[in-house]
Amino acid sequence: MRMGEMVRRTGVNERLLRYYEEQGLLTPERLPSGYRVYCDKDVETVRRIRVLLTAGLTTDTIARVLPCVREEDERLVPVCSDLIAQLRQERERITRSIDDLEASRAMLDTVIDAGAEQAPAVSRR
DNA sequence: CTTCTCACA
DNA sequence: TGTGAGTA
Repeated sequence: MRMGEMVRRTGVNERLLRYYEEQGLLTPERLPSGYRVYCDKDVETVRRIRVLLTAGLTTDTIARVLPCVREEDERLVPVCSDLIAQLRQERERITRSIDDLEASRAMLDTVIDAGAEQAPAVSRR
């Protein structure tokens, strides 16, 4: 299939599909014309990519994870031995992001609270 | 009519 | 991230 059908079947727009390719997440064949040719497997791959992206993984790690994962009744199961350790690291990275965001929120809260004392009429959140 | 790349604001 | 130009 070419780009148009791929867009229809994945619900992911053209721009993004090319971006995934740029990031090494997809490697469709090329026609002599330069047109991309995707296989049925790629449709499934895009679904996985979206799941992993939603899980907060970077495209960089997704590129490493994809070839090391197997689909087993609606679930991604790690195949490679080192993958689990890698995912733990990624989990730590995400945890640090959460910590940073919580710190930011706490910082804003102090500012908001200070302002609330000045002008009690202003509601929070 | 579809897809490609590249560039711009 | 979207849009448009100019091709093949």
